[in-house]
Amino acid sequence: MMSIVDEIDKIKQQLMLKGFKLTPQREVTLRVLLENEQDHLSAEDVFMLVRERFPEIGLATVYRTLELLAELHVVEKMNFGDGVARFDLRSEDHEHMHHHLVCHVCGALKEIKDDWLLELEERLQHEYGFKVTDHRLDFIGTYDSCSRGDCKRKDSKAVS
Amino acid sequence: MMSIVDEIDKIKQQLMLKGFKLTPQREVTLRVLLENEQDHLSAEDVFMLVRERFPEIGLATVYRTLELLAELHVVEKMNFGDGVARFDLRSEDHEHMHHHLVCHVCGALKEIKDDWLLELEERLQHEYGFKVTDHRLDFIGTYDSCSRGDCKRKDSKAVS
DNA sequence: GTGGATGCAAATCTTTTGCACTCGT
DNA sequence: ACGAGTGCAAAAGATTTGCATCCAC
Repeated sequence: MMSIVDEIDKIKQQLMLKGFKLTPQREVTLRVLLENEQDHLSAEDVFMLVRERFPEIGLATVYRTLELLAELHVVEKMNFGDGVARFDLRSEDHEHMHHHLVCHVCGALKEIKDDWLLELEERLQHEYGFKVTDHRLDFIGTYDSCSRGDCKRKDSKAVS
Repeated sequence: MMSIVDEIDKIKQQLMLKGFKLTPQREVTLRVLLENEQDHLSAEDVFMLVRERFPEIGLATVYRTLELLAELHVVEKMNFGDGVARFDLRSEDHEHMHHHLVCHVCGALKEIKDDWLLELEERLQHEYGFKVTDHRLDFIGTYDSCSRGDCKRKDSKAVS
């Protein structure tokens, strides 16, 4: 597994290859994303975390950075139905495996790391003439522990 | 397959069971949804179609109706990344089978009707103690015909 | 007449944009 | 000095909310 510095360096290459710079703002944003890989942060979340280390940063810059990173496929922009876009880092070992378990009750959002869909993607190619480059798979349901009631239900807006 | 009248009647029961009324506005909204089952309409889309038959209706009513129907699981609120929520009717025979093919090139959004995930859901139950009640599966990629260039690329905002 | 439902307008919230300014080369 | 990148404030959208009114029972 790569160190954060290495990750940043790799992404820096990707940026420069396309003529973009790794500015301090972008670097801090990347660090925040790397250090919260599991968390599906919203732009606002990222903004607040970045501001702790770089107080002058503007929200617009964060949005622009996230947009840029999404275009480069460094992060993936996702939507879980709560009205805000969330950003998922796509490090090498996550590539092409974005499965989520969303719990009704506690709102927990867990990431699953297997790649279960290769066979289905074959079928799509043959039966539908559709070449899959990416996929998204979310399961909505309930953890057994939650249905038994022993869990802290999550706050306000459900990530439906 | 049920007629539209029957479908509406069934939904009316569901509404009344929970103490809601099937008002004319709600009925027209339902009709529009039923007649455009394949289309993943946005609230704005629904509004415009409803207004053709019920010009006095307000946009807020449409939003409120769609929200209500989503809570009753009559429709499903989805987000394909273009900044607007889209609504998918969940009639009996679609139940639990929400698979989409999203084409990069032409933006086409196709629905697939097989249910491919039962086995995986079993596994989730056993390996993760997670009882699936619903799922969402989108494949992003390209139709062969589109990659050959013979297709009309879709307009502006990509449904990423 | 009571309560749910509606229409309208205003408010809210997320995201985007215009513009003047900064900074590295 | 050029151009990419930035911060700020304003704008743009989508969605929600407050409120007076309407309508069915």
